[in-house]
Amino acid sequence: MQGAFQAGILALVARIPAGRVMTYGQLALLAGAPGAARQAGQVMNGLTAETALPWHRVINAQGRVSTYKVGTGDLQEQLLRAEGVAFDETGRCDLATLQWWPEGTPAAPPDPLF
DNA sequence: AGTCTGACACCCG
DNA sequence: ACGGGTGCCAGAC
Repeated sequence: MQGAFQAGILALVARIPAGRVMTYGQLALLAGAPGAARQAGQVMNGLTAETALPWHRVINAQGRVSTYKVGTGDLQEQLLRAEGVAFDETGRCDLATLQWWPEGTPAAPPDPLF
């Protein structure tokens, strides 16, 4: 714990508006660690249970929830649906429409890795 | 303390 | 188009 990386992730997650989502890679990128998408997930893993953050708004770059097999199943998907996020039958959502970028963030991924 | 794994993403073959 | 390997940071063993 206690890393600028993690702090950035949490801050970003906390700012995700209802009905919007962000990807792990995006969080990692904005947190200052492009390519560390995996760790974004790891951070969530340790905090989801004890943190009151909208962790369910964090999905993978495929527009698919990654925790569908965790806990009650599609809990994350259900939470998002309750917020107005539309999932298709394959469990995917439209990132182009639902992906949220913080204020002043270039909508175009300037990533060196992406 | 060291090592492996992990809820992803990208490059290469 | 598909599969495998590597990178990143933070936890768990």
